[in-house]
Amino acid sequence: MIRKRGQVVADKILDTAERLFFKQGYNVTGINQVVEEADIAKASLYKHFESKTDLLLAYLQRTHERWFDRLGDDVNKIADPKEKLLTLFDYHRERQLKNGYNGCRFIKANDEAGMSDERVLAEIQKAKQHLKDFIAELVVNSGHQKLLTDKELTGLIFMMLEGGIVAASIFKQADDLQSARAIIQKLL
Amino acid sequence: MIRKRGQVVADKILDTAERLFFKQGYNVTGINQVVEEADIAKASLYKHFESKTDLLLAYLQRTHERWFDRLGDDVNKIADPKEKLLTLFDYHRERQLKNGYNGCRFIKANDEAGMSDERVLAEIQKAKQHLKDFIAELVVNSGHQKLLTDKELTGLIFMMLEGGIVAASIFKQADDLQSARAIIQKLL
DNA sequence: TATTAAATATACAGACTTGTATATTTAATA
DNA sequence: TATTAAATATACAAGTCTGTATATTTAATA
Repeated sequence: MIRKRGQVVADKILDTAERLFFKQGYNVTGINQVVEEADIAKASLYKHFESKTDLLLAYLQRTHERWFDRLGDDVNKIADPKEKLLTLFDYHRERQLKNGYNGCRFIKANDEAGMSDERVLAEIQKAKQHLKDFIAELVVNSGHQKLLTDKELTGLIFMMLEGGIVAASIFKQADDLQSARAIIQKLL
Repeated sequence: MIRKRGQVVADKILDTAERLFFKQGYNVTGINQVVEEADIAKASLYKHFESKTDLLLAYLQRTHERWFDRLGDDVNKIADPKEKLLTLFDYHRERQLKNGYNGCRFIKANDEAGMSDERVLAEIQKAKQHLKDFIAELVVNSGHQKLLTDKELTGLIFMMLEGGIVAASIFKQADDLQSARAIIQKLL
């Protein structure tokens, strides 16, 4: 496969934007810093992305795809339908460990730009709804004991994942996510 | 009680900062906008608060106090120990309705400034730990059925509150918080 | 090899950022 | 009423922000 020049540059820009937006935050990361650290020309950035907001959107879209690809890989490795649900917590926990308890890219983007740009909000909603739907399907197929309804269990797991990540990014440890796993295990 | 001039000005500054930091975000709110909308002089702001970060800290501290005062009032009105726990969800839900699903002030501040200023992070951790401790005490006194341990139930409620607020601020509705209440009711 | 598209370097516009400095006016207190 | 502290208006420094413009160099393709 031939790799186009444009691809390489766009990827360098997105890689750098992702790193900086996630670690420092979107609003405190200037275009000039992205340009400098990506080692590309500013005109190239604005040829690939119309504005800083468009760069944020592209970053969110790519994150959405990659995040679910990795999650799907993890879940597919597991046969037991209840274990599939529990691995959601492992996945979240491992990712928090890996990225230094930086929290969730979508929640962060929502808190920084979600209230001022509806395209950004829509992208974040799409990703979170995707997660909810993904959980819902696993719940339906889990054969859980029906102490809670399918809908309740789905909402419970979703909220514990979101709350667990938030707790991780505030307290800088993933104990809550581990505890969440044990709780869900009892309720399955 | 005599009201000092300094008090009035500081309050006007804090009121405006709170409104703007919460609605727009901390990083996109300039000192000049706070000065203009609070209708005070810039020198007055810097006489009361050493820096913009100190203003953020003062805002977080005041929010911490007021938020728990109101919560305490709500909980004290209720006699039944299990209902005390359930009212946590009502409180969170009502506040989300009231402020237009803007999410949590502490989570927002954490995502905007928590990773670059350790004083800000410490203030946020203090508030969230306070909430966790508050829940823990209610759980101990709740006489719940011990399907989960006290510690597990505390963590569960904490995570559902955090996750429920995050969901509210992303999806612009508080259905999850209402569902969370029903779930906890089943587990009590 | 000639043409075309992509990426580059550099400079700049115009607005905004936090924080400081200075001089003046207001209001509370002794 | 005289003194003192608080708040004000205004200007400014030095830097940053997003986005554009221009001219040049690189590399892929026909």
